[in-house]
Amino acid sequence: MGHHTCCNKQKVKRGLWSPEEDEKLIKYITTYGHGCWSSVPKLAGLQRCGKSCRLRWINYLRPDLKRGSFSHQEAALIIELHSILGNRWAQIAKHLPGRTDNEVKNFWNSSIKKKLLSHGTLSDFSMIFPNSLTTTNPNPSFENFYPLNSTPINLMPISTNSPLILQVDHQMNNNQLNGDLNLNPVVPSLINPLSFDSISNDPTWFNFNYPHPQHDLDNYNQNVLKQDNSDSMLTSNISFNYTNGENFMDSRNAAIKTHQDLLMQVPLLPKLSEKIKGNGGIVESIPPAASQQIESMVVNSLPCTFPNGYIHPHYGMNGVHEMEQIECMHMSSFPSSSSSSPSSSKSSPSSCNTQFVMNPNLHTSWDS
DNA sequence: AAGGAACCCAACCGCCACCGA
DNA sequence: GTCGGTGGCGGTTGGGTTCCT
Repeated sequence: MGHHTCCNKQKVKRGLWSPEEDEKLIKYITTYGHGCWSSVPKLAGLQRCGKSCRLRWINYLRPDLKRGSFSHQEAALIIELHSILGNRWAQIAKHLPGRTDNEVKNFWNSSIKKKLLSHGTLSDFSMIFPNSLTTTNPNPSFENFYPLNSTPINLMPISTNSPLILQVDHQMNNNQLNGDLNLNPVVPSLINPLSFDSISNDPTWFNFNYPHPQHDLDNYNQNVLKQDNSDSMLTSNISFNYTNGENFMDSRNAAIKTHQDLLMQVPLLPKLSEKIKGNGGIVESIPPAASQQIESMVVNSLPCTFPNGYIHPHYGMNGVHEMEQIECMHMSSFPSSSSSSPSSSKSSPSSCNTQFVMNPNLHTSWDS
């Protein structure tokens, strides 16, 4: 019942793994690969069933796992994806590099679901995650999201009406065709310079987000528009090397022009509603408005979170070290979630006008 | 300080889909 | 078409840890 044949043939150990067992498994898999999991325990000298070995490797021992608490971006993404995908944790986890379905599931059940249950639904995000913090709050948490209409101080100048982010990934890869929701945009971080007119005078904003005027279109076209067919999460390698000592206004004006130029050239991501396919075709019909919001949220929450727009060429979203250092976040356009019920796997998002941004002075770790 | 409650999360369970014989 | 083996997934559990009184 539920056990695979390999588990029944011999007495297998259950429960927590010892460091010695971990070591054996790591050593074996790094040397030989896992091959057929059912044969792994025997060959690796473990008294475990293959299934247990597989789970241990996937959820804990894999070298590419990102340990530690979830970032705000990840949390927002989980919420959003859950509103689309429901409890399809594996699908959700695919869009969170270094995270496992088990981890996402646990996080949802322990942190997010709890909040949902205590506040109702996500339809009013501000009620679930009220403005509990100021810019100096030392204990950033999930509650650090601000609804835009609450006009907190030092908000990120995000507006869905401004072309904050240009989306250039319009690949339709096999995953998408097989039912995956591909939310892996290749995204340059293009903050609309015009929006800086309305924000605080904090110069760190400029230093963090401003595209450098020397970042010209040639460079852009070479690095950003180049489509990479590899399976890396992020294929863009674009860097705005702003130098602090440069003249602000000159840079600003140049950046505005660059920004406007880029807007004219960069193709847009296909609508999310067009990309979600199931076994028999498109199974999730996302309303255009919700789709737009989801796209915006996803785009804003992924690679553009690197303050200077730099996307690590190797790690992409797995750039753990970079992620840990990000202190500004671009969160906006949270559509509501109607998926307060964990059993709902076919929930459909409804529209919500509340938008959220992160206080840039906060840390990124989920919990302090 | 102690004991119970609440929480977290690694691991297991049960089911399903796929594949090859 | 059927069956066995396997991988994969979501739901659930239970033990360890942290929090609260």
